[in-house]
Amino acid sequence: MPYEDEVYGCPADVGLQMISGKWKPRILYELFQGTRRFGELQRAIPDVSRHVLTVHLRELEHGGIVSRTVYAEVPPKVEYTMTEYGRSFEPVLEALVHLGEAYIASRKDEHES
Amino acid sequence: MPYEDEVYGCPADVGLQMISGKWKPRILYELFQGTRRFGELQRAIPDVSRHVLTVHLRELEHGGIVSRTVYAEVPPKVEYTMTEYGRSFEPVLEALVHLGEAYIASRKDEHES
DNA sequence: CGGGATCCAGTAAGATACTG
DNA sequence: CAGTATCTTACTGGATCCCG
Repeated sequence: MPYEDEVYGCPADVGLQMISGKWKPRILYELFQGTRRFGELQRAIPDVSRHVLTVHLRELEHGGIVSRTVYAEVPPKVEYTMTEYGRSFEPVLEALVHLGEAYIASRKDEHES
Repeated sequence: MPYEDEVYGCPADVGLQMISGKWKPRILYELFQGTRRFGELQRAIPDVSRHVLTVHLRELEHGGIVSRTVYAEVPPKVEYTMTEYGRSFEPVLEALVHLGEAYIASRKDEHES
């Protein structure tokens, strides 16, 4: 299904899929604050497995949201940094946080009523 | 896993899951433009099956994004309308469209280079 | 240290048939 | 018209083991 610029939904899906993934919002939150090494991300997000963290970072890299820098050292060192394009997702994620909080708050109100 | 307001990722996930689903962006696009009947949505988005359309609409309704109105007529008539809360997702979806288009444009540039 | 390869479970989505 | 029920398939994420 190639891109049709007359269809609204397709480009929205493209943008959505880039940040869709169980741990991507948390990964992005870390990287919005600065460059992180693989192990730092693992410690910051303890519930994600190495495998899934690797897969998500590869997807973010492929989408041009983060850049991956490998240092040819022993032991290996890999750093992940937000690209300029990736930073343009920050307001979107912030908006989703607010909307998610609004939903949570409304559900709590219902429950207490 | 209950809500912890110190964790950034959780509320972002809540907001994200509300608009995540293969056809939700297109459904929302239709409903941003006005109230639609079930059949109108089906004709506007021909590739979605009745089943999946029903499931997605139920999820949107449960999330408080759309409201569902059933008219006790024969033949049956059901209308879906964006709620005020749902309208607050419009700028987010628009931003995702722009970011998706930017990605598509960058990939095209690569391909032509 | 930062992965890759493989296998498995859970969920989302498509196809089809039936209903008030 | 607007669903529901059931089955099947595809994809996502988790667990484990191996590698430069």
